[in-house]
Amino acid sequence: MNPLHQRFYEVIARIPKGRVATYGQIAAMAGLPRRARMVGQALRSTPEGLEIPWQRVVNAQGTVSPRAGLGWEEGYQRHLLEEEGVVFNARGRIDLERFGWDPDRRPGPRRRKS
DNA sequence: CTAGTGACTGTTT
DNA sequence: AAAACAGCCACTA
Repeated sequence: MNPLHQRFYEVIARIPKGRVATYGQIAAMAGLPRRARMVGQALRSTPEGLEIPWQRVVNAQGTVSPRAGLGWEEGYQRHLLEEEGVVFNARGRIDLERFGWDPDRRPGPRRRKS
């Protein structure tokens, strides 16, 4: 397979459960700035046997990127994320301030208020 | 090789 | 807020 894709998969594999990362962010972390679209291509051609948290990859707006023709996948991805504790707001958006993966910020469960 | 396309993003209307 | 534009670059026809 394409070695570039491999890099992306490795980065994606490090996304903590209950967090999400954007395409651009992943590209940058893989050492390939401005290749957000490549990440999309990589995911699209993810080998079936490979198990990676593809559902934790969302676009910069915090929404599930629409792909060609499908509706069921969008709901599926959202379902997976919600099971991990990711919350979608009324507009179908994820608050990246809270759920966005920032390697510098402490991982782990977000303590509720106080 | 040229053109079109896209699981994208940031800026400008 | 939403749409259009302009960069972006691997892949396909």
